[in-house]
Amino acid sequence: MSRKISSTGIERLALYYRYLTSVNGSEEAFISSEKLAKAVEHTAAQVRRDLSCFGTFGTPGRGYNRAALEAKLSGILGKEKCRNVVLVGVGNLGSALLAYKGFQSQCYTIVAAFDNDTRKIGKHLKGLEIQDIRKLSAVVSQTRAKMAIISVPADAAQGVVDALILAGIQGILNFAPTRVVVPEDIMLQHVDFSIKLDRLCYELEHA
Amino acid sequence: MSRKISSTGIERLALYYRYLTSVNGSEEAFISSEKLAKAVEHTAAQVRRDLSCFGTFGTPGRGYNRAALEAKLSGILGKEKCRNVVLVGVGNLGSALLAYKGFQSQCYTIVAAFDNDTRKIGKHLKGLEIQDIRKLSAVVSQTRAKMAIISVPADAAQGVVDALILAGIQGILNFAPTRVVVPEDIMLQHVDFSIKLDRLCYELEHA
DNA sequence: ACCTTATCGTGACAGATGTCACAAGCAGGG
DNA sequence: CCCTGCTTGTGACATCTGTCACGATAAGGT
Ligand SMILES: NC(=O)c1ccc[n+]([C@@H]2O[C@H](COP(=O)([O-])OP(=O)(O)OC[C@H]3O[C@@H](n4cnc5c(N)ncnc54)[C@H](O)[C@@H]3O)[C@@H](O)[C@H]2O)c1
Ligand SMILES: NC(=O)c1ccc[n+]([C@@H]2O[C@H](COP(=O)([O-])OP(=O)(O)OC[C@H]3O[C@@H](n4cnc5c(N)ncnc54)[C@H](O)[C@@H]3O)[C@@H](O)[C@H]2O)c1
Repeated sequence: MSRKISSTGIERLALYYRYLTSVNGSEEAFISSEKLAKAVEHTAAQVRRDLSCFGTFGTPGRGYNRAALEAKLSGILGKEKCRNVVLVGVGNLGSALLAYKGFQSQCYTIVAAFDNDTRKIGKHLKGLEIQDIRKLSAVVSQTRAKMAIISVPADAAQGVVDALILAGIQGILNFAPTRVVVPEDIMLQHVDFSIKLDRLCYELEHA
Repeated sequence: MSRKISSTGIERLALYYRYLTSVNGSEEAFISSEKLAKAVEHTAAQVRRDLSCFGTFGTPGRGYNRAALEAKLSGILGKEKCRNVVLVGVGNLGSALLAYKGFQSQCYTIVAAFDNDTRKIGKHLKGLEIQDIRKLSAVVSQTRAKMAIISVPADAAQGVVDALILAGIQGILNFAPTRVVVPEDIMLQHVDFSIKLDRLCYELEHA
């Protein structure tokens, strides 16, 4: 309970959680920081430090109770409360995201998809109707979604973000390769492939 | 020249570069750290510090020469030498990546695509033939590609990574939601959407 | 009841990263 | 030619993040 979690620590918590949920059954009831660390490629001390930020629920000599830890992590991450997600921009990437079953297994469900291309609106994809972006506000309040994923072209991103915020969205995952500005109380994360490629490139160069 | 660049600093350099290349023409010949910082949402001091790690090429009172800075950044990131990239796993996500024009504009070209599904092998997508994964080694040496992107299912990731390394690939961008192990001299980057969603979720919870 | 063994939780340290503030330096005008 | 104004580059400082080492503690056997 001693220290505030670091910002990358939060992503490690998510990794721990994913590891726990991925190994299904037929496992020991307890897992040590050492084993957990191995599984996600970090150090045992790091794991303990991260977890200790949220109380003390390991038992010396045994490790952490898997089920309890899983539940605790789910609570910390707040996964129960954020299941519904909306998607804006059903192009190449958006379609892949809609098809992705990995979100499901992590408790997230894309409950609505939007676009502004009249040729796409009304079509069905993976059991979801692509809706007119102008219905955003109504659908967001109806589904009570708090998070949105945007995969629209870079120059449309800021406009879409503004609309999402007006509609009541509080957290946005942005795939467009551009920085957007949001009020302080809105959470924003970027996923930026080409920056990662650049970084890889740099590291190759300066090996 | 005073300090080593931080690891996140490298990603900022890539952002600076992208900003410079995105604003085309009709701009002042010089740009100040202040303006550059605004454009990528960082501080001016941060920009200067990052750039100063690679020598001194700003002029007091004026700022940085755009063209020179762009060239310098390209050199630092090593973009000239890493244009050819191969892709493994042409599913939902892989297809979107193949279609993505943004890599092109950042100097990267996907020169070959591989899969192990016999129904996909031989098909053409965006002017590229999907090839048998068993031809990996031959094609990699022929194209002299140093980087690879993998978008295969999580349980196939490690195998594919091993094959890529055998084939001579030195940097890998991994989209599979799993940690893979590589020798120390191989560079690896993960792009992990659902972890980012989890993080968003956490931040919503603990606003 | 006590001892052994394994593992946790955490204070103290080390290292990495970011911020501030200001002397130094170039450009352009009078 | 010097003065003014702006912007850089960087030492010193502050903060954040990760590592180490070890005392504390629970479980299980003897
Ligand atoms: N395709 C990839 O692999 C990839 C990779 C990295 C980043 N990205 C980024 O993701 C974003 C989407 O990429 P894509 O390849 O799917 O592009 P795309 O052009 O295929 O899809 C964009 C979609 O957004 C819709 N759209 C445009 N403006 C809109 C608006 N104002 N409101 C609602 N919908 C709108 C378009 O109709 C289209 O369906 C882009 O910013 C791209 O740079 C894509
Ligand atoms: N689709 C998404 O939006 C999305 C989002 C996040 C992460 N991911 C991850 O990206 C990866 C790909 O996702 P997807 O939706 O495209 O899956 P997919 O099943 O549509 O595509 C996977 C492709 O990989 C091929 N493949 C399987 N094993 C292979 C092997 N050993 N060698 C070569 N090719 C092989 C398959 O034939 C298939 O074409 C997965 O790990 C997924 O978890 C996808």
